[in-house]
Amino acid sequence: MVQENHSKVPIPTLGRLATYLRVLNELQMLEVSTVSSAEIEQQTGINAAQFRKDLSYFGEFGKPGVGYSVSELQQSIAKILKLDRRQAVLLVGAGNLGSALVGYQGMAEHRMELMGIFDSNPSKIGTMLGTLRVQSIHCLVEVNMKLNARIAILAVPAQVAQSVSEILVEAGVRAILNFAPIPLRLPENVAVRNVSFMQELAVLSYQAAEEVSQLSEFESF
Amino acid sequence: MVQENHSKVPIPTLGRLATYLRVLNELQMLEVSTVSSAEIEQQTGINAAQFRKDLSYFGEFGKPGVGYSVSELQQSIAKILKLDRRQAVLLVGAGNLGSALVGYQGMAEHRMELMGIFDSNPSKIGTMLGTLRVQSIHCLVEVNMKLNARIAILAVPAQVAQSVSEILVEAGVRAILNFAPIPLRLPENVAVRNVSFMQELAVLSYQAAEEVSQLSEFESF
DNA sequence: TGCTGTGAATTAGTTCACAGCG
DNA sequence: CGCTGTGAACTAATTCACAGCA
Repeated sequence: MVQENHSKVPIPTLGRLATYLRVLNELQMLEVSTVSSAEIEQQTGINAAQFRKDLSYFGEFGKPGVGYSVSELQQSIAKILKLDRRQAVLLVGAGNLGSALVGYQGMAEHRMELMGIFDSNPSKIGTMLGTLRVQSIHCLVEVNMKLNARIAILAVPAQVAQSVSEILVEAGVRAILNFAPIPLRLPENVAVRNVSFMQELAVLSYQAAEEVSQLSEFESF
Repeated sequence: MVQENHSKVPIPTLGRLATYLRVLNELQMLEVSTVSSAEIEQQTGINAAQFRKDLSYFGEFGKPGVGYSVSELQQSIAKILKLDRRQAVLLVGAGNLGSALVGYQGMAEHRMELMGIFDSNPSKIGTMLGTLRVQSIHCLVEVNMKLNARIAILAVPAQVAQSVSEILVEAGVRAILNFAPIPLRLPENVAVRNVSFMQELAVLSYQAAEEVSQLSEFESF
């Protein structure tokens, strides 16, 4: 499981790159040809120096006094993120969350294509989700010999997340977006990103209260 | 929009607190009465020193040589996160993602209760989602005068996210979990957490490729 | 002895500020 | 000039390492 940054690129930088890419796509639709770091800050809320620093990890993409070519930068970032060509993605877990992700158009925008959906629940297997038929998890390894997806979304209950993730690794998956609230123990050459709504809501619960207490502190003057 | 840490508690600490709380709930069900930081590390993958440091921002909860009382620590953390009593939560956007969140049991486990669902789409308004009826967004301010929810989940398209978020603030919401891929511009006393699947997938896309290149580097010997 | 709590050291990430190019 | 690219300064977060209590 990749935790350390083997290379020297900060992980938050990679996330922001995806944001820049989305904005560049939009600008290209609006036929804007050039953009400055200050305009990117305006659009994204990300500090202009941060934007320039993020790009500096990968090379020089702008022209001093002018800015960046929208189309060139768009292509450069897509290439960095390996989103310059279709990426096959697997989904395991056809529950509420899995179904919602099938309809998520952000993936198509970034050329990630859901190519296989798997579940262990017999009542789900065989049903259609979008254009894909839900397959048995037992077929996963075999099916991915053809698909060759390296990225998977894991949206299964916590109890089975570890064992399913091991099947994914066996099937050749190198990167997993994990929605289960448990840490996956996997070989270190497999990248894992955990998404936890509960963590986010807990932070907000604390912060919502924090603000109130600050207000009442203020009001007490 | 709260970005800065007004107090000195790191935001990642708050997220991890939610993880500890979940594990403590489980231990309590198993009737385990005492736990050490090393055992927490075992369960969560979070470094034992990190766990102790996280707690140290809020007080002293353990006994040297013994560990922590599961039930006491559970209550203490719940109190810190304001999850020691029911928290009302609003959901705006009854699309795929919103529907999936309705079925998410992690919320109930942490005493967060979805109390109102809103949408602007006339074909959605009036339909049932779980036990709740989807209401018009125009009723939001009025409805929340009774509910008094301070936390909301924003699962609407990017184009309307800013204006809907302003309605939430007008209705008294102080904390927003934002699934729209745009930065919300809101008063600084409103906390916002952004969730972006695309960012996570982009990071993974990069890392999946990175690992491959490392492997091939290795194979080339 | 076995654990916690925590300053100190370290590592990671962000922002500044400015040299230098177009 | 107006912008980029980037070392240097700063701020944030993690991990170490150990003193001290039960």
